[in-house]
Amino acid sequence: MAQAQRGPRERMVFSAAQLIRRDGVTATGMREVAAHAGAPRGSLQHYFPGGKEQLVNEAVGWAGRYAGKRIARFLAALDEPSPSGLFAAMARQWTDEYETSGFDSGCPVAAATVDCAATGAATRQAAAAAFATWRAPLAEALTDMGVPVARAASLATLMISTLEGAILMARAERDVRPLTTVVRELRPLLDAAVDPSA
Amino acid sequence: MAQAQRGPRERMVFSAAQLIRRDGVTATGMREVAAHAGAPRGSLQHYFPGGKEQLVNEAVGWAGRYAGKRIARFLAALDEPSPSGLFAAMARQWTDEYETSGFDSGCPVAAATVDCAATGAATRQAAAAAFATWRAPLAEALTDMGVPVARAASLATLMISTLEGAILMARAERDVRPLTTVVRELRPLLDAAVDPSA
DNA sequence: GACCGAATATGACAGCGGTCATAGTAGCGG
DNA sequence: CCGCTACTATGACCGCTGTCATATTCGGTC
Repeated sequence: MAQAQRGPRERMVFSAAQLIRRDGVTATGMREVAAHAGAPRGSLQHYFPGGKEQLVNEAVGWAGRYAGKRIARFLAALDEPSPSGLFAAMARQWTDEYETSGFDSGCPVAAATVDCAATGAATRQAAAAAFATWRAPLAEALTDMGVPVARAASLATLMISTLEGAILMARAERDVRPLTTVVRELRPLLDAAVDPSA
Repeated sequence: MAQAQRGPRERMVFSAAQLIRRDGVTATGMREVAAHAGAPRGSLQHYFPGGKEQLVNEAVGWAGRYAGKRIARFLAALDEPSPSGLFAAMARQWTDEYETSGFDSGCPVAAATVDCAATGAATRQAAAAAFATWRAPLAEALTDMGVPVARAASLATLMISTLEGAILMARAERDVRPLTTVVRELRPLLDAAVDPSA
């Protein structure tokens, strides 16, 4: 997650996502976001008149778009594309981060879902949209590899679900093995889904 | 999750788990836990001198033991045991709850991980222990079905990861389809893992 | 320079959080 | 009745949070 040095507004959204994925939505304060972004506190109510909810929702949306865009980048980096290779690349992003930077942070969309699904209707919807924004390009990539369209959507759901859960377990255990394990275990299933006649 | 009407201490732990899995750890207050349990506020510092952290950790531990025990019950309810059947039973517990009681609550262990992995060392460890308490009987059940021991542990990790992630997506989208989808997609892989010669 | 909107700076407020301190009650063995 | 322990009750404290209200500064444009 490279820092985009755009305007202060974008920086605050980015910082919010960073803090949310580390501490959760409730434990992340607005003053903290501003400080983390190096932005003036007064800008909060100027750029986000909708308050914390707006900021959180934008952070979640940003995370969804980020995850979606990564799919294309992972795909381009694969020498010979395969569903399992793509899934491995998605997981490797997390193992790399955890091995170099520690297990402090998880997925901001997961954090928003856990903290806001029951009470924050708008944020819950933002999380659902983020998952959709993530899943769509993933399903498309699978079809491009020869997975039947009907199957691709289901497989995308499976891949994201498994990855999210493995991230949770990895953080709890401070060990990347859940991530490497699910990649290994899912490999044959994923590759068996490509229709060779396609 | 039937309510155990034991002493007030147990009720508070149980209520804490309920509230945590709905609103997250940070958003759950101690006064709220006492009120939900119908327990006097003064009992909090008496039964949990370690403060909120102790209460949360016990709630997470309770959840882990609960999940572990459920494995045996699911197993007993299957007419002809199979890995996919067990996984389907695990997922059905969630689809049932979501269809009858709404999508308000998720997994308390996941909530504790999201909210405390970075800052609450003890709680993070409690979450890791809960995952272990959940995974052990699951792996044992798989070996009893004929899955090689080496494979059973990995498969247990895969099943729990996928289930946790599907719970997240289901809550965000307010739709049980992620759960039903991963059950369907994982079925062949799970059943292929049983060694017929065993 | 005057002007005006965007952006920033501060301060205050009301609410709630966990926690501590202290006092009170209930039950029971002596 | 005493004394002791387990439990309950209540109030206060301090820190923090999101939000609002109110200046103040900045950057251009006429």
